[in-house]
Amino acid sequence: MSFASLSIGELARRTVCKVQTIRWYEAIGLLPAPARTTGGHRVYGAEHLRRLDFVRHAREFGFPLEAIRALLALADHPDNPSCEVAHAIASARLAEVEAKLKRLEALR
Amino acid sequence: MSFASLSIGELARRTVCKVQTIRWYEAIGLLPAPARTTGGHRVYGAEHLRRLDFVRHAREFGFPLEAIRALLALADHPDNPSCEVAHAIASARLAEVEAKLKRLEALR
DNA sequence: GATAGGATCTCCAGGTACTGGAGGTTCAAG
DNA sequence: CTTGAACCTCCAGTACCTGGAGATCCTATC
Repeated sequence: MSFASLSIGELARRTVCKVQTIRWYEAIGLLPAPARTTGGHRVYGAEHLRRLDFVRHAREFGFPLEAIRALLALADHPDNPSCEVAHAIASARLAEVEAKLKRLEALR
Repeated sequence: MSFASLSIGELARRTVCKVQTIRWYEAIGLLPAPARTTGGHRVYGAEHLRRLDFVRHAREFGFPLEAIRALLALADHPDNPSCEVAHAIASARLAEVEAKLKRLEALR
């Protein structure tokens, strides 16, 4: 990785996500609260970047936040047999998205 | 066409759009108010179906309603030289969607 | 023609996922 | 040590629906 720590602004730039949205994800428990500087500024690490990237991509897929929360919970327990379930869910959604895209392209 | 007129429920089925959403589109002026039966039920025709189909597809593309409203306004004036503008907007958006899809598929 | 039950009506509250702004504080470059 | 961008909290507002209550209408069947 090319960084030791990120400010919220840098994280926002790297994930194409607004600063307020990051704070909101934290408020609703989708992102863990990061460390803070003595002054109170948020300090993020590589794991936050990975997690937020996941959230953003899942949102682009059309997953509601509750579904993303569930997927993240599964991912947090790698010894979990329901990883297959998660994969199945994601694949199903991908199929939906692809079907939709086909319809859209057919329209043009 | 295979119908003379549609109830709101039939229109909803054909456009995969909830009944309430149709009424809401009418309330905000995205769909013209349809004729009514003497009892007050809405009666739709082929043009409504076409228009709502357009709205739904545009929504799937990710257009905000205001953009759709503008595109519909352009479509309502076929003698308008800005049809090219509309086409350009739509193409740009399509490109965005395709780029997004590529990123998403790369992730899998 | 009576009736039953499914579809529709209006109105309004609630939900999701942000987004923007006010008013104040912190940080880093010079 | 100053200055200006970036950050902080809190809260109100937006976009786009979604669901429910309570009443009315429509149509198929008896």
